[in-house]
Amino acid sequence: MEIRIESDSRIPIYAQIEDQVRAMIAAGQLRPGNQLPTIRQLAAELRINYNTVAHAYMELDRAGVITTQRGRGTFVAELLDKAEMAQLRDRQLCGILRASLKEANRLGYSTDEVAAAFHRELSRWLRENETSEEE
Amino acid sequence: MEIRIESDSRIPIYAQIEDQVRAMIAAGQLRPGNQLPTIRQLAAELRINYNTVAHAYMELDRAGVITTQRGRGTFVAELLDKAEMAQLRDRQLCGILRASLKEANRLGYSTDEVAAAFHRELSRWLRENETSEEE
Amino acid sequence: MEIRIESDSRIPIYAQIEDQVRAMIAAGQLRPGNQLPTIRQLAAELRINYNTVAHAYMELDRAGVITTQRGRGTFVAELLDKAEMAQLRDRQLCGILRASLKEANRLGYSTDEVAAAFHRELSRWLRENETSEEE
Amino acid sequence: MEIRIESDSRIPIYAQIEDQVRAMIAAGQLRPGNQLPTIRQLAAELRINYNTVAHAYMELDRAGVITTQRGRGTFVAELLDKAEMAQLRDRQLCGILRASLKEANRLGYSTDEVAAAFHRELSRWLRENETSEEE
DNA sequence: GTGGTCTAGACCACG
DNA sequence: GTGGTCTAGACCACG
Repeated sequence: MEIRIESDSRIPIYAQIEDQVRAMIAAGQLRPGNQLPTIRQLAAELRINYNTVAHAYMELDRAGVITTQRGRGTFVAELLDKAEMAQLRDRQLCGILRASLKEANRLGYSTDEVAAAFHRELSRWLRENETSEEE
Repeated sequence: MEIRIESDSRIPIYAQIEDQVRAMIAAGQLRPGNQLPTIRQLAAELRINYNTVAHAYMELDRAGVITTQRGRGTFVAELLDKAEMAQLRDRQLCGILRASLKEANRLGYSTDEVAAAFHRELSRWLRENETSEEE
Repeated sequence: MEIRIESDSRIPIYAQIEDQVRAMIAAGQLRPGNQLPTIRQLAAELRINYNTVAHAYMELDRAGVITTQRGRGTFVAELLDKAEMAQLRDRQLCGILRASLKEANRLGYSTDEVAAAFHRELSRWLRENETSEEE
Repeated sequence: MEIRIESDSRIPIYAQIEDQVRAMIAAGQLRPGNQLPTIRQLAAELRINYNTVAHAYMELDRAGVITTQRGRGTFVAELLDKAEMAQLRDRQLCGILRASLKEANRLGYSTDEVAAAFHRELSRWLRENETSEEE
């Protein structure tokens, strides 16, 4: 499982782990029933503390995204079917975008300004990522 | 001056104030030379701590956006010409959008997904705001 | 032997097994001298770890409820007469009820509240179980 | 705030705190807007670790029972009106009782047995608590 | 070996 | 002073 932590981010490490696990499940990279790395494994891999990973897993468990089986490990919850996962993924992405639109709104930008900036930034981003995805 | 604080946001209150003051200046709602409310006034109005407002003003002062004149009050800096303000405004908006694109990237969304979601959410947002801006 | 495990319960699996074996003996579903499934059988049937079943059997053995005969298997203890079994059964049930009363106490509910809730919930439960027991 | 911890209980300390805070709110001992003791205060009072209390508060916050105000402290959520609180209280008590009935069910006790035991244990408990409440 | 809980203590942002 | 996060490390029940 490839998780990347940005240690200078405002978002706490445990929340970064949560987000990425959700995204990987939603993307089908982690499928229902798949075992997640053990807390100790992931902590070692990311060079972070055991408790930080445990915190992330506990919250994912509570949210029903993963299930914990005593003494055996942690697994992606079985409940989610494909449609549900696609929905999950979609909601996460929408959430991010809406948050930025809401923020722009709060700061009093006009619809025209936002629309223009959106298109410009998206184009720039697509250009940047074409390159990096080909690597 | 109408500032709205979201107390459940992850963004610190002082940063919310800074963002909004910058936006109001950039939008021309606050013009060079205009006086800002005193720290005490704004703190009372927003029902937040004196130090929180002081923190926001101090950073805006450091950034040269406002100037503090001892015993007289706080004013929008005279330095900024129109071009500078437009630039300021633009940078802020870009920052918001780029942050959301970076986030989407981090969570492993494909460029196609992001582009599609961007257009969809922007359209939705434009529709919502047509109505509300006519009020 | 029909044992049902609730994997999301706070009660450890081995304790769930113990409880249910005791209950079955007390209820006369398992009689003195009856053979219990082997540890391996039960573990396979319940899809749980061998050691978990072994733990439950070991404790039941220590308590004198079952006897283990090397190479032959595990059997319900002969010692228990009817009165003893009735007592066993009663104690178990009392334990459950007292635990819930103690919990209510801990959380500061008044005797009136508890008494009222007890009667209401018991009535509800009796109604539910009339139906299901006729099946 | 009077919270009692049973350190030999199966229930984790943080969960005991959560339960009791909920109960106190539901009982009206803690009212909407009331400030809870700070994490440090409660930890000192109960002679437990800062983090254990923080864990309990974090979960109560997430559940919307309390709200955390940065740098100021933690308060009972305002949302809850009297009816809601009574409901909360009722649900908690029901939950306890139903869990014990479900447990009895699982262990194969007949409705008659359970009904008899319920009345007997409730009477015993009422007798015990008459005395102790007069103290 | 696996997750769960707790302690002790640190540093931080925020107010 | 207040809560939030993280580390380091321990012990435990469970499997």
